[in-house]
Amino acid sequence: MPDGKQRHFPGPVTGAEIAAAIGPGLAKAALAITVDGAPRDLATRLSRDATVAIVTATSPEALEIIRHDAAHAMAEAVKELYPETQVTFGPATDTGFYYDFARDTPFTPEDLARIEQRMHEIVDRNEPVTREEWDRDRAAEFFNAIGEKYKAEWIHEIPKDEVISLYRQGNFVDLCTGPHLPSTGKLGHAFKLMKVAGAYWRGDARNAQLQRVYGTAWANEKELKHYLLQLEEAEKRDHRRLGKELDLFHVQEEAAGSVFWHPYGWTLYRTMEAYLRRRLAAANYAEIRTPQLLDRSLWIASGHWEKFREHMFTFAESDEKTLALKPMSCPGHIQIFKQHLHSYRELPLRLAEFGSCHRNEPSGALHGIMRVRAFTQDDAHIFCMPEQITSETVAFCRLLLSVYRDFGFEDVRVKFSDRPPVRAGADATWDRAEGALKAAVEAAGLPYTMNPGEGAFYGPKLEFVLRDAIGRDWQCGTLQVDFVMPELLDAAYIGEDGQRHTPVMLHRAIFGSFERFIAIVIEHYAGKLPLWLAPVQARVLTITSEADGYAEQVREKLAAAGLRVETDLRNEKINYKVREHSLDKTPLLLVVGKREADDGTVALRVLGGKDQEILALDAAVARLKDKARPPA
RNA sequence: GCUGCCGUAGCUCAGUGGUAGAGCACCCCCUUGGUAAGGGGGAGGUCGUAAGUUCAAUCCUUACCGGCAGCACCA
Repeated sequence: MPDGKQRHFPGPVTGAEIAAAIGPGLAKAALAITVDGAPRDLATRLSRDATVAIVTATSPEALEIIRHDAAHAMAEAVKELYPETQVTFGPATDTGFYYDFARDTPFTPEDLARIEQRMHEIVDRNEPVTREEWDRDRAAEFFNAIGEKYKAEWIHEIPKDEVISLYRQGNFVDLCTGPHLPSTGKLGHAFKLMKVAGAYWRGDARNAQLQRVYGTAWANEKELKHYLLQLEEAEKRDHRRLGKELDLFHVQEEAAGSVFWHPYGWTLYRTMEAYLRRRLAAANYAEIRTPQLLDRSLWIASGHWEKFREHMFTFAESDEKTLALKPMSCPGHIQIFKQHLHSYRELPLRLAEFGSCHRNEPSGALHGIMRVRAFTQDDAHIFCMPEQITSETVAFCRLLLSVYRDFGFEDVRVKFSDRPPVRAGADATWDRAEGALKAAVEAAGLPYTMNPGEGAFYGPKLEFVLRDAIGRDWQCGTLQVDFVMPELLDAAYIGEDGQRHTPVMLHRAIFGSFERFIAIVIEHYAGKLPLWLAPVQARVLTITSEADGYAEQVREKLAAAGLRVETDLRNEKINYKVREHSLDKTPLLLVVGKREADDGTVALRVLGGKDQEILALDAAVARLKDKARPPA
């Protein structure tokens, strides 16, 4: 048992019997057991010694079982209400569950309400949930006979050495490995159906599209309520909403997938760009700029035409030339590299570009400014010798982590993506690239997880995933080792031996794209940007028009000190102005009335604070100038 | 791209088979008020686009465009 004690039974016992032997309270609370760490049904009969723990609603293993049972209850409800529906898969998720149904008629929101109602009835019926193990062919026959063709199909996919188990509750029988609760009553009522959406059978767009009904499920009502509240909070910090509220940017249908940056949003953008430009310069990158439109021949040579033409915007010209808007900057950077014959002494050569790129993303992929068709990569390519991969990777990892820290992201994970099924280059080249990158990330001292088959077509990559204030993960940075493209496009340097060699190219980005990273920063801070990033850092608010002239002096002094500052001289009450500029998340409010004008002071109120502080104007300017300074 | 839902004033939304309404924002007037909404008045909309049904369409039907959610995609 978890407490280290041993319990002995004369013969085989079930989990339920073990729980009962410990105490009647536990017997009642028991939902399942774990046997040597693996979750099992409460009815599982043990005939050997094992490490056993009783799973109750508070156990970490309980939620997944509850959610999976909720999926079954939903399937049972659907089969009762809409018997013509076929069931397919219904797993637990991080916050609940879903079940994919095959049915010609779409489920309406009213249907969802009915299904949810029926689920509650099923819980109240407290139907026993029982496990049965069936012969494979008999099970397939059974599901075919009851018209569950997807289930019957799936049975043949299950490895031969696995048992075919069915779970029965009421009149509903599902193919399932389990485990499950002992009865539907144990599920409780802390669940809610959320939405219906499309999903492909077995995740493949070529297959039939099913209807996926999503629900959320929790151990108790309190947790459910907490989760629903969290959803509301997440909605409040949605960058699309804040972009509108803070007047940062907009998108409109004539330019789907492109951003209209408003003055405040563009100020934020330029502030971040200026910051990154300083960091790159300090790390010995040279900034360049390459053309937007390039002839098809270059994209054919680079391999993009063959593999990614679908995603490129192309233009046919009258003289039979075809131009393409660049979807990435790498081939352009190689052109600059090729303008000189380079010595190995010049390497590593780091070329950076805030590269404006266009990719024709599928319409369903567009999302605010996070996933767009026109975006700007903080792209750079490091041309180096193979033996420099390690030191360059280590330096890049250090730079990236430091940049992320400056934006308030401390929790960063690294994923290693190796060769994809469709790729350029020989396997030996891939062996070399993957080996070098692995050695480098290990030298950087960063733990990483594998992401098999997810590399770029020209090489393996590291992906840097940061976690935001509400626990969501975002992949932003990347570093990719490329032995292929420099060769395809004939980049070369002269080595110590006087011979021509092909350099290795490291593709790397920290933000990924400005648009996406800005969206992440906005959501991370819920719009309450740190002082150095705020588009308007300070506002001078007048109490009466008598202070207008003085307010203008205050503004000028702050502006001269480098702050972004505006005045609000409107004929409104100070309450109104404080409220308005608290809602628009101005970090600093400087209130001035007759008293301040006479004394040469300001009343400083910091966003989120309740009080104000009276300061001499010069002292305030000195202090705020210091506080508003960007990092590094 | 696929499935479902949605598209009404600058914004958030209500509404009806007989050509529209609220709050906020905007403009004007009164108010000069000391830290999260002072009062009054006014202006503002070919109801996403195009066809169709109908005596009559913002409302019903279809297509298209765009948005949202999910799936697929993300070099």
